[in-house]
Amino acid sequence: MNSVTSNDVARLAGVSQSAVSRFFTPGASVSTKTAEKVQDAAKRLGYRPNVLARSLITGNSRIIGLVVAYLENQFYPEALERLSHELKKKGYHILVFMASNDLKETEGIVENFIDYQVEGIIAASVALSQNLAELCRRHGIPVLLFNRHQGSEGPPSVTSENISGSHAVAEFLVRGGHKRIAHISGWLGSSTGRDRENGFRAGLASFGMKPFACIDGMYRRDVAADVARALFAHSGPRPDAIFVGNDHMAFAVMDVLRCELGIRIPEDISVVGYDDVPLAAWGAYDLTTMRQPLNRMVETVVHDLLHRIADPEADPVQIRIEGELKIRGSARTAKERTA
Amino acid sequence: MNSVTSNDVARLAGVSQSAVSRFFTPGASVSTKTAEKVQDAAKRLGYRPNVLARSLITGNSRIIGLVVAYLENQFYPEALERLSHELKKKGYHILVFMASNDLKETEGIVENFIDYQVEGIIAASVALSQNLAELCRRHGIPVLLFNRHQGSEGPPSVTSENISGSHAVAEFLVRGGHKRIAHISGWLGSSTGRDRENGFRAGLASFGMKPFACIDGMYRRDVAADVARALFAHSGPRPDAIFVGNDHMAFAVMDVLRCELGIRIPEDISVVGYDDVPLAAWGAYDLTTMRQPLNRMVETVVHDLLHRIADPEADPVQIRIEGELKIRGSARTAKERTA
DNA sequence: CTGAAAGCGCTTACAG
DNA sequence: CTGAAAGCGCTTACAG
Repeated sequence: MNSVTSNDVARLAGVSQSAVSRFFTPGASVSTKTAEKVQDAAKRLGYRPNVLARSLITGNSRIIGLVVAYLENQFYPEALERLSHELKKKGYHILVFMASNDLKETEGIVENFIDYQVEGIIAASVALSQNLAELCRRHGIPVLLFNRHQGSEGPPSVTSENISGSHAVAEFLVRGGHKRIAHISGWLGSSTGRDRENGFRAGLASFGMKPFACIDGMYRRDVAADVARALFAHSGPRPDAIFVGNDHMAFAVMDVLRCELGIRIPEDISVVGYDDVPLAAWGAYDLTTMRQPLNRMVETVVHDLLHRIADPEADPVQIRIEGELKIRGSARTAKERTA
Repeated sequence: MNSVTSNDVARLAGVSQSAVSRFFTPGASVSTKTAEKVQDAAKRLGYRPNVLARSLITGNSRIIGLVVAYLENQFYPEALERLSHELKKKGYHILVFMASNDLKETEGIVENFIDYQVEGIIAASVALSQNLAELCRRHGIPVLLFNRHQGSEGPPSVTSENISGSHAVAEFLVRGGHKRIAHISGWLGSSTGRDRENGFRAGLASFGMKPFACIDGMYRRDVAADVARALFAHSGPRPDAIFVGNDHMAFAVMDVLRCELGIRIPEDISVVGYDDVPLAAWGAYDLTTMRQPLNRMVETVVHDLLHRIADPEADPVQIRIEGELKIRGSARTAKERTA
């Protein structure tokens, strides 16, 4: 049953094993006659070259390691799907690992990738320790950060323009007439969480304003929901708008406001998210949000990774791609204000 | 930079290459002294065994091929995540491919898996042609269907009890006092879609009832939404309940009913889904749904696959796991009816 | 164009 | 316990 080898094919075809190998090597020189014989024999035996053996000798596994986390946030399944398609187009395959925020675990993952001779690594929403980055460098494996960065000293990265994006959200909310704008941030242990908070603060500051409140939502539904409850669990002044660090948390916030507290959106309060995952456009949420251009981010990360595989000396770059505010029904706009 | 080999380590440690290999083989016999020398040298050089080379000789790649589709349906990212964890526990890694319903494409995927010497294949929500199943058999690669089956002649499979589950949904709706119960089915080209429809019809029949309507929603949001619109785009009698073939479509149906048509759920109409994805419990939907026991399905599929890898002669089985109705707020219950 | 041969990095009997 | 040697299935100069 199992493995038919090039030797088996060679024997049946009456040619050398080298000839068989050449037939399966694009661009190698085989005569029409030999090619036919090999093809017939291969077909009869159901032969397919063993890619692992090939990798061993060529040094190219055509495997990319992908670390991904937060799969309950719709942004990542979508990213995974597009990364998969984009890499397949280029003839690469994906070895996936789920990560948590546990650095220890991430270490094990990277070591696994090295063991499997992956040609490159994409780390989606995961930071890499100095040690790990160094480990990959020593093994000559390029790493790209997706939706995270670690500064100019860190590995190359592809993110959206989180700072200016959040700046724009702040502007949008101020122009919408909001006076008490709170922020439930993404995890402040992540660059994306910090960048969005900083951009948001800067945006408000440009109007001489400060956040009504600013609390870490940890990218978690339960935490974001608790924060939302806390913001309204007193008789003092309440926010009239909340900018949430990503859509995934924004949905939790909207659920709490509407279903638990009976607060209307956007009549009583405006909510704005970040990402523009498909769910944001669904009727139940209709969420105004800063879009992350996933398609372009994916194309860029794949392009840059393959570039780096081909040329390991390429300068590490931090690529930021501009987003776009998708205005839907969850936040009052300047127009509605004057109308 | 790149590859440090066992030979490099042997040279530095002053032992044979075999000794190095043995050190990295659990259970092989190495003296403490040799072990120390090897460990030191390996550490200094940053050596890690090349798994691809090992696979070549042992014949065990420790890679499982996973085909997955419909990632926009939250059920699948969750399945992927749990499969990944479960397989990692057992020392396996996942090579993923996204599939569409395009059989031609699936063919290419399976061939890729064979090329990479995967030890087994899990096909989530994808059917395998006779040819493909035969191809895998010839290569000695066990295949398991997840959330689909292809009858007793097809590959082994793990699904939930779709027929009795839908039967129970029908009962639940009838007891809730509903008289005109429609069904928007899953794709009838899939066993799961057909089983759920059949179970549902049988359930109604046990009360002497028939479906008010029964239309294929293709597992697609847009199709399900159109079907929902069509059910109400006339002045004749309308359904008082809709059983939707999975949660993913049910959300689309609810969006159309509430946001486009102004129909209240459950006051005007009851909606029931299938799967119990996390979203179903979110405040915005609060969907009554037949739960698929994902955890047990995943454990079962992994367990059975590894069993089959160890013993290729194992009888193919069709495993069905019982679900449980999660009653939430989207459907009128018998109690509310009498209350 | 073609075949014999070396070698990719490893594991595993085998003899000592 | 240890090393020399064969071999996993392939690619790739090399000589013809």
